Formats: sequence, C-alpha cells, structure tokens
Amino acid sequence: MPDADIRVLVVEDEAIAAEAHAVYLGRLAGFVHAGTARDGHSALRSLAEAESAGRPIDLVLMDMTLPDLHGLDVSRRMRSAGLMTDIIAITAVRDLKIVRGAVAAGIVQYLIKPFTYATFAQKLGQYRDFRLQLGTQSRVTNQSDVDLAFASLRAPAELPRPKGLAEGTLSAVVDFLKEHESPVSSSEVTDALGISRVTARRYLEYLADTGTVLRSPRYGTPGRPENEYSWMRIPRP
Amino acid sequence: MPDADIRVLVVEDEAIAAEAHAVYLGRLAGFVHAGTARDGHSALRSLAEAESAGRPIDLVLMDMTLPDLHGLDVSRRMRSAGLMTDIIAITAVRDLKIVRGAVAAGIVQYLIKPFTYATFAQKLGQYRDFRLQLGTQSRVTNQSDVDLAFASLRAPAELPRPKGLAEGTLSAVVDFLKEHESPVSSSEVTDALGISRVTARRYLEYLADTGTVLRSPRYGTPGRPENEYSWMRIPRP
DNA sequence: GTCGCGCGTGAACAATATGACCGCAACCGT
DNA sequence: ACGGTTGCGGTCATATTGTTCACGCGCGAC
Repeated sequence: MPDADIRVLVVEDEAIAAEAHAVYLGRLAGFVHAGTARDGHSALRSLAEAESAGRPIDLVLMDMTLPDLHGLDVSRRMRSAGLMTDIIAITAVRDLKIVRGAVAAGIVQYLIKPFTYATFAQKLGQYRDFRLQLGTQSRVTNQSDVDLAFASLRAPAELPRPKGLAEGTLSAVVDFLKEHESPVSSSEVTDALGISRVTARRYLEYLADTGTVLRSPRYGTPGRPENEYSWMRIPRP
Repeated sequence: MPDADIRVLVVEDEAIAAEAHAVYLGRLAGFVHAGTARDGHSALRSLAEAESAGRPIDLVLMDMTLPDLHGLDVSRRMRSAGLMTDIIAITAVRDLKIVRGAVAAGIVQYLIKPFTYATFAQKLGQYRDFRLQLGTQSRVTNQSDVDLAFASLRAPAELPRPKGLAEGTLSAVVDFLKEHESPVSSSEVTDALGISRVTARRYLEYLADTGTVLRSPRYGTPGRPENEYSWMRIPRP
C-alpha cells in the first residue's frame, strides 16, 4: 500500500490547463491521473464516488478560481466531510490572504501559475518524499521523525540558475534590490556589496532577462547612459 | 498589525500542562497568552467569542486528547466554521494517522510530549518567522516568496551527523571557530589544524548548512571568491 | 587473517569573480 | 551641426577557489 501509485484528481476549469496538468502527471513516476473535475461541486462528487468505490483519491491539484466555488471553499467542504485527501493549490492568484488561508485549510503546497515542468515536478516530488517518510515507519514516531517529514514537505525550492551565477551572490543582489524602493544602478550595487562592476552587472542583467527586475536607462549625465534596475513588486504577468 | 503580538489560546485538559504552556508562552517575546480552554467545545466557544469581540485568536496550541472531542475534530470544526486560525498540535499521541490527518487539517506544527522548553521555543519561533515572512510583503508574491514562507515552518533538520563526519574533527573545527573573533577561511582552518582543504571545507560546509556558523563569500580579489565562516554569537531566535 | 566500513587525502575538473580593454551612446563646446 | 569628451556597456583571459573522484589507511567484525 505505501508503494502504490498516488492517485491524483485534477480540479481545473480551463480545459487546456487541465490537459497540461494531466500530461505532466503522466511523465512523473509514482503518480496516476485519476480524473479531472471542471468545478467545485463535481470535484466533491468525484472525491466521494472514488471514496465509496474503494479507490480513494490521495491528492488533489486544485485551481483556486473555479466557476462555482472558490478553491478554498472546496477545500473546507472536503475537510467538513471528513476527507483527509491532501491538496496542492495551483493558481495564478497571488493574494496573501489566500496563501494564509491555504495553509490553514491544510493545503500542502502552493504553486503559482505560470510554472515550468521543473517546478511542478519538484513540488510533486517533495510530496512523494513526504508520503514516503511517513510510510516507512509503522505506528510510532518521535519528534525528529515528524520534523523530517514536515521538512521534506516544505523544503524551499532551488530554482535552477544558469552556470556562472553563485547562489550567495545572487541572493545578496536580490536582497539589496528588494530593500531599495528607488531604482539602483550597477555601480551602486558594486559599492554596496563590495563586488566588481562586471559581476554586479552580470547578476543584474540575469535578473532583468528573466523578468524579475525592470531595466531602464538613466539619462542626464555625460557619458553613455547608465542602466538602472528596480525590483518588480508585481512580477511579469 | 504585523508587528502586534500573536494571541494564543491554549487548549489542554490537564491543568498542570496547561499552566506550563502558559508559562512558557510568557517567556517568549511576541506571544500573548489569550486564554485557556479545557475541552473542545469550550475551545470553539472561546474562539468564536474572541472573534466577535474583535480580538481574534491568531494561534491555538491544541492537545489532541481532549475529554469531549478529538483535537482533530476540533480543528475540522474550526475550518468548517470558517476560522482561519493557525494550529500547533501538542500531544503525546504518536499515531501516524493522526500526523497525516493533522497536515490535512491545516496544522502548522506538531509537537510531541514530553518536550523541552528549547523545542517549544524553537517551534513557536518558526511560526513567528512564518508570519513575519508573509507580513512583510504587501499584496502580491512570487513563487519563491511563498516557498520561503513555507520553508520557515520547516525544522532546521537536526541530522545526527550525516556519515562522513567524525566527532573529534568536528569539535576541533568548532573550537577553532569559537576562539576566532573574525571570520576564517577554509584555508586558514586547513593550515591551523593540519587537515586537508577538502576535509576542512566539508566540516565548515556542514556547520553552515545546519545554521551554526555563518558563511559569506569574500570578494575583492581575482579568482573564484573564497568563502569565509564565522561563529554565530547570537544564534537567531 | 581478511573483509568491509568510515574517514581523510591528493589530484583532476568545474565554477566564478576580476582587471583590462574596446566600443558605444549620450552630453558639451564651438 | 559636428567633433570631442566622458563614463558605462560588453567581452576576454586569468586567477583562485569550490567540487568531485578514486584511493589509502586504520580499525572492528566475523
């Protein structure tokens, strides 16, 4: 039983997205696409049917914006009905209240659209590890076992960065950008972090290319215009 | 509001334990003991009252074994009632099903009795970090922000020394770090202790990963930056 | 005695910041 | 308008360090 495939129900109203999730699932070992629901009520129905048929759903990939109910409402109704099915939220909604609510509603992960297959695979993989952690022990656990299980569930994502960029330097640059409301130039980053101009520019260019910071030229002074970079509060739609 | 104290309700039937939790809470900065309930129904009542009085509870320390209801039932009823209050389970029950159910019911942490004050403080501190993470941003977030928030609910995996590290060498490295005020590089450790660069780095890296030392790159010279490690005098609360 | 395991080592390989150098694109003086 | 000045953008070779791999040494088990 612990080694059986994880049965997944996709809840998503847009047909194209639903299809994409199903295809993604098919590529992952250990997961089985057990069905698709297009709205909240049919999701609840599918879950109940699967339950009474003796083939319960293990995991729900739930979109938050559904035609009839909000995804959080569906989750709450599931809990009220006594369903302990795990839920991963997949949504374009970036509202913080929703995230908070998701945690309270027992949602194990929160994926923000659009996401790459790599991100998807990583989150699902974490969930599989979590189940494995809890599946190996029989009945009893100690604190560190529980901690370990929680840890594998909520480990931070290591987004793949191209070769040549160091983790520490990147986060230093990002932190500096985040704590500055006004746009900063590459020379300011150079001075503040004690790194060379070339390095600063390399990281800033990377962030600009991936769309996480905004780049614009700064005119008014002699010499070639200097680029200035500003952290985007609303990431690329 | 994000800087306000976190109001905590203790749900515990044993008077002595309840008192202990309240005392522990009093010692922690940023938390306020907002009341105690001795069973599930009065807990639900207290939560509703606090809500309608405009002073909602932020966090519940919930025992799983209560005289009237199971702690999980209380959690589920809270969710059904639309309460988004966060819950930390405090229990002697080691049943795996309960742990699984706890995750699904939106329980953020799981403390197994008996526990020390240090463990208690650590878990509560993690929860405070989690709130802080979500409180700093205003409205919108990106995937890595959400990941970061989830990650702060994670335990700093207290691994029992992941094979390959010897007790003696580890304490030698730690001692050397402790007696040096300024950050040290791996090559300094190599020279001082007479061990190879690879070995020194392995131990320093382990200490950095577990969060007991601080690692930061040293820029300014050509070549790949050298990491420097410094003993943390104030272990982050 | 030898088999295997834990742990440290040296060397080859990969990663990554830097200084130097050149060219560009906007101001400025005539 | 037009060439000169200025200061930053882009590219390279180079210097160091981080990382990985296979090996060896010592010790306990069988």
